[in-house]
Amino acid sequence: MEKILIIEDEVVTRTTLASYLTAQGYDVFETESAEEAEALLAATEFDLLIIDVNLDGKSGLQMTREQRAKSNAGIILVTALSDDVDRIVGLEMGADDYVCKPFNRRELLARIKNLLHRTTEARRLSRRVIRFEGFEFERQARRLVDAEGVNVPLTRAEFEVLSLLVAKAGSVVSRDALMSMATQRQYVTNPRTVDVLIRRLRSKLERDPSDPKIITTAHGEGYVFTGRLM
Amino acid sequence: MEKILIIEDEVVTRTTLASYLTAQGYDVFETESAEEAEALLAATEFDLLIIDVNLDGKSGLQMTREQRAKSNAGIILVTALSDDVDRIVGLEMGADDYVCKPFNRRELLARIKNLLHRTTEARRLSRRVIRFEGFEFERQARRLVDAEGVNVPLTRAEFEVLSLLVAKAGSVVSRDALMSMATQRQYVTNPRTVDVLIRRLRSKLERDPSDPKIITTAHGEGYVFTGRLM
DNA sequence: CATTTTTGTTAAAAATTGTTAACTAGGAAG
DNA sequence: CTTCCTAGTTAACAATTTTTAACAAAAATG
Repeated sequence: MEKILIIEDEVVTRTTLASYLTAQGYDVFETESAEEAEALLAATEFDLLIIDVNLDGKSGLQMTREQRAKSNAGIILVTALSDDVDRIVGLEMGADDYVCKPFNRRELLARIKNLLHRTTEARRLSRRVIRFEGFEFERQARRLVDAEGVNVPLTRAEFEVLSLLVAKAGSVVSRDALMSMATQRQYVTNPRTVDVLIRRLRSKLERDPSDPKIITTAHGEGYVFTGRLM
Repeated sequence: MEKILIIEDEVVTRTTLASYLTAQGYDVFETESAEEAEALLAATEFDLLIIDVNLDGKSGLQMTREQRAKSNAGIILVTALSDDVDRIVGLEMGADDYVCKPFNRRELLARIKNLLHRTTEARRLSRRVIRFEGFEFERQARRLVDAEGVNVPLTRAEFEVLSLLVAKAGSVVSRDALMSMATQRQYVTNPRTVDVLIRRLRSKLERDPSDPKIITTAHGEGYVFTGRLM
């Protein structure tokens, strides 16, 4: 159930929209000001923010920019004007989409579905807890828990390497990049060191460490995270 | 360089738009029917599809729905009418944006840029499975699974070569292109190297490697992927 | 300060990739 | 149709890169 936060000072618009979206199966939260919203955002991770551009106090555009920097939630702007400039500025601030008032509920719903669909993968990666192949990887807590709920102890270097690989999931990460992530040392170390770290990680992650599915070798290039994110 | 596919049956509109977008630095492909487009889409990953709603044969809306399910490409619909219902239905089918004919090229370009910008991350993570001759080829996971569900281990170079051949399915790929895909090396390597790679791939893919059906030789030109895409 | 844990190094084994040369097939010219 | 030349195939081997295991050094812990 996806969490949506509506930030809109017009009471009627807000409550109507909220009940419509609740009926559509979303977990909807309402706030009437940027300040109120920020309090909520500090505590809860939302999947989508619907922000009115013309708020009292802090403008919706300003808020869009701030939230984009902090979170990976999708952002849809609501504006009174069908103004091209406004729209482009909004998108430049980091909004993902926009609708003009008076908006059609079905249109907004279509855009919401679209955006949530499109950003699922990205949100998976920005979550505090990243799930892959049965594992739960908590970056903040520096913890990895396996499918049976057993904690898998990771050393600092292993944690850093896995962290970088997961962040770049699907694309090749060079040994150099992994090395500088794993070690704080400046001077050049043995390039085999990374391989050994990978080996140690594999022995903790992979079902069959000699036929790795989660961390794949890109011969001559580096390593790739190929685990299935969930 | 982002790949854009234009699906539009009106010749003038299509070619004008194509040359404009090419001049803007995109890698543009043109098709005049849904069927033609689907053949291309089966093999190549596009970043953006520009679809005319009113196509002969399969409608643009139908196509939008199908492609949204399969790929992560951005979709912009083009329609003759500025009809609200039409627009909403388009969005519900999974289109990301919408322009009405006659459209302003600059406006369309702005929408294209916006859409590509906000979907880069999603496209990077998109997991795409290509099926051919019973095989399942997962680029993201760098995995090839045969008809019996058995994993066929591909080395990095083999993976890259197959990847390029499949992406250009049906058209000849030169040795040079394959070589630069397979190797990271700068200096010139032996031109026979590619042949050997092809041989190794064939021994893993083909029923009878000495009578190849999936990777065909184009004498004097290169190789072609002739497997049946599904 | 001894012990444990983590990190780094090394060398042998294994896998991948590149090269070579003999062989085979395709196509053009006589 | 044969001959010849070019291009492609194949197998064996060489070079390179990665994996693995054992061990040494460094850091963290009690």
